[in-house]
Order: sequence, then C-alpha cells, then structure tokens
Amino acid sequence: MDQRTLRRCEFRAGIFKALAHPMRVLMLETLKEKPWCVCELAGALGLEKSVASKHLAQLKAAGLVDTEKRGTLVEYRLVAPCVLDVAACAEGTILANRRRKLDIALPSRS
Amino acid sequence: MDQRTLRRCEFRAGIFKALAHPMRVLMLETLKEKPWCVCELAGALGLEKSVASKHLAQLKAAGLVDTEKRGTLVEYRLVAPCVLDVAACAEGTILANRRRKLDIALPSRS
DNA sequence: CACCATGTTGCACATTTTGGCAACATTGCA
DNA sequence: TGCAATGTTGCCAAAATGTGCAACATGGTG
Repeated sequence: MDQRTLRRCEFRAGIFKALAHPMRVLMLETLKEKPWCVCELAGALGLEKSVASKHLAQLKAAGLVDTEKRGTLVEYRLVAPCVLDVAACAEGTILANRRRKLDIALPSRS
Repeated sequence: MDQRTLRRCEFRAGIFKALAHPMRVLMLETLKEKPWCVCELAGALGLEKSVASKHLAQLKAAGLVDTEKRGTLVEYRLVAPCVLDVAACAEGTILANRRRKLDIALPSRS
C-alpha cells in the first residue's frame, strides 16, 4: 500500500485502459503488420477520422504506438508488440479455465 | 473487419477493461501470493467492502479470478497469472522506448 | 430462534469515456 | 497565392463507470 506500489499500479492500469476498447485492440493488431496513417486506418475500420485520431492519440499517450510525420500524413507504428502476445495468452488461459469449469459442471459429457 | 475478428477484439478489450483500474491491478498482484477473501482485501487496500466486492466481481466476470465459498466468506484466487507478466513486459517496453526517445531528443547527455 | 459476520445488490450522484460534427492547423501542389 | 488532403482539437450529448450508503442474503454461533 506504499506510494511506489500505487504509482506502479496506476501506470499499468493506464496501459490497460488504453487497450480497453475493441477498436483500439483492432488498431494495434492492424499495426502489427506495418505502419498505417490515420486516414487508412479510419477507412479500413469504418471510423470517422476524428474518432480514429483520438483512439490513436490514446494509444500514443500510453506509449503503445509512436508516430512519424511523412509530408501531410502521420504514420502510426506499433511499439510494444508484446501486449498482443499477452492478450492471446490471457484469452487462452481464460477460455481454457472456462472450459475446465464447464467440464466439471457437466461431467456427463466425458 | 469480419464478425469473428470483431468478436475477438471485443473479448480482449473486455479483459483489458477489467484490468483498467489501479485498484484492480493491485488486487490481482495481491492475489498472486495467495487467495484472499473480500473483507481481507478491503481492509488491506482501504476500500469499502461493497467497492471491493464490485471490483472483484468485474475481475471474475472477465475470467481473471475465481471464487470458492468457505463458510461465510468467499475466497478469491488468481486464474491467469500471465496477465501480470504481460503488465511487466509492457511496462518495461514502454519505459525503455520512452527513455530511448529522450536520449534522441537530448543527445548532449551522452 | 436471535444475532453477528461476510458478501452482494440497488440506488443516487459524480466523473469519465465515447462518437459525431465543425473548426482549425499543417503540408503539398498547381 | 489559392486549393485540396490529412490530422488534430473543441464542443456537446449520450453512455458507461466508480463510489458511498443502505438494504438484503447467506452462513455460522449462542
């Protein structure tokens, strides 16, 4: 409960908050392949450009993506690919545990 | 942009949303050592018991923790420890990248 | 049974987040 | 210079979230 622990939890919660939206997860997965500019992402995902820009700004504030200006457009690229691996790990663990509980609840299916 | 991809992103965003609060992150880190009941956690973290219960309910709905009734109290235990490793990985990557950018911006410090 | 400890739920209120629209800034080009 | 393309920001309304308090449910004990 010391201040240092609280700071760490706030920082990590901030990272997770940036990931806590389906469209932002989808954006990161899209950026995994190659950098995209805002209008490309907005078009591919069916978003208003302002909405896409705001989502990307949140990801950037969390340090998950970075930008590079190229003339009149802004390229976003993924910084921390490990968060996507983590998402896959968590999803796998949670689904496996959910299945395990169902097997216990319904043993007749064995 | 197919439905299957969208479902996956929604599921993962749901996991991250459950993690997107400092107190819930702290709860998971606390549960890493051993199972705790609600009143113990509430007391240790300085929370109303109702608040602690609601946070834990969110973690349980996301599949990150599980419960076991022991008489009049309810024990919560961690299901997916990998999310804590993910948090550490992401934090490390982000902080390293942040430092790298500062070094580029301020090369005189080398 | 009454009583207490533990958890959960309902409600009200404040805060935060989200999406859409318009306005503005910046860059490239004719 | 004017104009078009790209991004960002400001504002607002709707939706979601967080917190505290009270009420309720459940299980153990005298």
